[in-house]
Amino acid sequence: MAMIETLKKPSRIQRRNRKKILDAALEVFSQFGFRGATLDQIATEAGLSKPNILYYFDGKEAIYHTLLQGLMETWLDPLRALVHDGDPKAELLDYVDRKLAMSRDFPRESRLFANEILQGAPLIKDALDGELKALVDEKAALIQQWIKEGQIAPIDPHHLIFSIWSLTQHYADFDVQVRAVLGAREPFAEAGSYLKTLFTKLLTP
Amino acid sequence: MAMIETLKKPSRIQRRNRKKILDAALEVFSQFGFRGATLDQIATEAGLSKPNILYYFDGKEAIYHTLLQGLMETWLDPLRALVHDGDPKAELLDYVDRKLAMSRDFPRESRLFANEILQGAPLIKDALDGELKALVDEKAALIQQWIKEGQIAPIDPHHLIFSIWSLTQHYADFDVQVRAVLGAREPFAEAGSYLKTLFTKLLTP
DNA sequence: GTCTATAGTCTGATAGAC
DNA sequence: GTCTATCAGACTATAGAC
Repeated sequence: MAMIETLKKPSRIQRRNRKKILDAALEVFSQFGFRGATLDQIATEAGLSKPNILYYFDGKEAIYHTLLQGLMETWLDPLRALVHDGDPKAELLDYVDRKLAMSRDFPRESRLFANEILQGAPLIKDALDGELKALVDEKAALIQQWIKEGQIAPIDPHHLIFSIWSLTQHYADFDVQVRAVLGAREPFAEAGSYLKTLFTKLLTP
Repeated sequence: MAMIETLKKPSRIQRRNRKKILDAALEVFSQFGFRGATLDQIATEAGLSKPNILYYFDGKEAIYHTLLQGLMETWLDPLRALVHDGDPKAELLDYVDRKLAMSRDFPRESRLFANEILQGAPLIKDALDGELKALVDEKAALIQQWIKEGQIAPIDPHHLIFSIWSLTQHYADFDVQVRAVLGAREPFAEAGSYLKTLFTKLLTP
């Protein structure tokens, strides 16, 4: 049995190897999806042998599962940080900024999610129906309140959140296409000011 | 050699079977990507035997290639239809409508594209750099002209086009997530009026 | 044109030496 | 903990009967 499963505290090497494997898996799964990825690719990318990969994880699915679970935690943090604190419009613009920064700094994570959703979210369907829906409903209610108070323009809160997701994640998920069209221009710098303009106009009453 | 490769005109049965295969392949490829899909799945979905599939096409890659090539043609039609003819703002809103309709009526096609781009567009990279970029540049110039004439608000034309793509395709590509969050609400009907509001506000000078 | 049978390859996972 | 060797199953594709 792998030591990982015991209660013993993992050694420095173990933590480092697990991290190497998860990083390699992120690279491969985000590009090919769960079914399209192979353990060989992950092993090569991680610089470890295939059996060694399976010493640390109980199989291909376990790696994917671990990756997705750990990611789900941090992926929604920017939305959780959206609170009633100061100027609502500035709050929402900050949220857009945080999401765009995640697309820029963690494009593989974004693509991993995109792949999972695209395939019907077989593994995280429950989290979507439960945790995600609850969080979005909560924040939508907050936005609705701001609208009622006349602090931002009237607009459907749920679809507003979808807009922020789709517009920011597009620059990570469709990176190849964006760069093909823009040529030498720098996508993320431009997107920053573009999206600020867009949402300012949209949210101003 | 398969008759398909000869110059003989394909029979009614052949055309029907090719169509069945391509439709089944669209279903499978759009969900699992090229590498994640299997001929078995496609054959089952098409109601044909695996060898029979390979009688009509020269292999898995040939099916995928045919599918993507045929799709590329029609996928950009809505953008091609964007011309200087009447009210610019109405023209752009019509474009949004047409794109949203494609997401609603051809979600599998949208997801097939998303999968291909997500994986780095190995097969259509050339088309992105050539045909797509040329078309987008052309339409961006048209939009820039409208801005110069003061008919729509000043905004980066390339990113405006990206916005239309991402906002409309989101409802097809992330359908599972959208429905999970919205519950019983109807995504596409709501998106129609939401996006009309959004782009009207964005484009009004 | 369509089938069964199967070749040849790839993939996830295990055994066992060190 | 890490390796080589290897198995069983799944996969693409072909051969050949009908």
